Amino acid sequence: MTLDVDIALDGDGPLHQQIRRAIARPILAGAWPPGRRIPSEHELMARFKVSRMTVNRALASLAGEGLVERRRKSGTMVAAPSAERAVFEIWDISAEIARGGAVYAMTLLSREAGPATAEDAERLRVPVGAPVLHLALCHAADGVPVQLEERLVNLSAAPRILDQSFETVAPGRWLLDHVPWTEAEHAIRAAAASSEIARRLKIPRGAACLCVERRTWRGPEPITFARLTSPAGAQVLVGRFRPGS
Amino acid sequence: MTLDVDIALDGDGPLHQQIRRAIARPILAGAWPPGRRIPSEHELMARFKVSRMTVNRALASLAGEGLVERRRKSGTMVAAPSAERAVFEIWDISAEIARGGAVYAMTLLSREAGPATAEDAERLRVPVGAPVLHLALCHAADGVPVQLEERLVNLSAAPRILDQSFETVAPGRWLLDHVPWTEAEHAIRAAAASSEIARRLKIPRGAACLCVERRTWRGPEPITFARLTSPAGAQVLVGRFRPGS
DNA sequence: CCGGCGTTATTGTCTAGACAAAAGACTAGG
DNA sequence: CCTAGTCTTTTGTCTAGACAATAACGCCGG
Repeated sequence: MTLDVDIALDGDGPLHQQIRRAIARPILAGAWPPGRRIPSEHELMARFKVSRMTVNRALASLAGEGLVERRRKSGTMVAAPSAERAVFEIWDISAEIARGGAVYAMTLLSREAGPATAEDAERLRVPVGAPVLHLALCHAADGVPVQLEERLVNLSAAPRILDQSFETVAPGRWLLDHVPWTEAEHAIRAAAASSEIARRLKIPRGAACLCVERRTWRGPEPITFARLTSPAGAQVLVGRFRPGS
Repeated sequence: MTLDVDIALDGDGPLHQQIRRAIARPILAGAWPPGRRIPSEHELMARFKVSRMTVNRALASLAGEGLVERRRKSGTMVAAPSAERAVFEIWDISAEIARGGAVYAMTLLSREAGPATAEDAERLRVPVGAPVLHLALCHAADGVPVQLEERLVNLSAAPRILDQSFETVAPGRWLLDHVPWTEAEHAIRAAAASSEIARRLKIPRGAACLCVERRTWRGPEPITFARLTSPAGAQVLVGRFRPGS
């Protein structure tokens, strides 16, 4: 019977989407851990003063995308992030490594704030000269480098990221927790390791790498651009698709 | 007012899913081309003897996945396949190449039917000894090899594929048109070119390649396994994701 | 011929209620 | 203590209807 104080409708758009967002936001931000119970349809009905169909539509849509799991009588629970979701969503390498049983470590290679160059502007989709933060990190499993992360952060969208040291928490994780995003784009390609990438990942120059570039936005405002490069074999993206469900 | 004779409910599962399948099947099989109009909600209501909410739920779900586009007053139309859908769906390389303006060509490298070896069985998820067809093809754009396709087909699921010569129509396309699938799985990885792949794609041995493996099923029955290998740069998989919609 | 305006088809959303199905919780009997 | 049956909660599905928003269509006057 303890309702959650931190969910509220924002009055923007159809009711079922407002309810959807109200519940999706704390899940995607990590505030609600996997397994946490979500109020029942009746509770949400009373809470938001809407009919049950409307609540059901929002929850069914979240369940369809794998954000929550629903069971009769038990209720609705935050789902564990799956490999399937990972293709389009989080791609939190530290969680991935920890799940595999290896010891995760992260090294901050560089960190520099300043106005966006033309190249930065192109990649982050901001005007030239906008304040940006450059980051480079290396993620390792059991001491072996498994992913190089090059990141640009739009400081207008996330000014408080400057207070972070990134010695324990990765910038991707911090952003996920502190800047809710509304849209993301992924581009997946194979690439040969440049000399710099080869050096940092301790692989031969020209070796095959999987390269994922991700951009996220909050509404019209770009938040971050990340290029995640992994040696061939270290990373496999798996997805499942059903036309009839 | 001309209703479509080829859509019917199959009596399996909830009504809204039956309706969904009845409409998704001809779209995914290519029988309904992009732009084709789908009967209005009122027509489908009368056709299937269900309430409008049930029809709406099915169509809204199809629209949410980008299979159809809906506009007030104009009605519901089969959507054009987008790059977004391509990540999880079709990956029809010939259409992709043609859209880029290049000349598409295909070479059949090998073709062999026989009982499944242990390795075939593992890859296609069928019992050892089940009848399978091995295929190898090379797809080229403007004469340059851009994708190597190695494919296993479960002949129990698609016996009539033996009548095909694959001189003009690719096996992936043929299967899509003739064997409706209900489930698909993708695995995306980077890999270094083996000597055989290097020879066939005319790239150096060890060069970076993007490797997509796809399996499809019809219900519990595996249909096909395909390994699609492209040189780095020839293929980029793009996806977009919105948590709030 | 053409611009403006009302008509109408179509989808978008929401409500209130009903019944079904699954499964945890509880209780009585052994 | 265990088991079988019953109660209750929660989700799953469906109906019938209502009103709103949008945009194509057609008509009519200039």
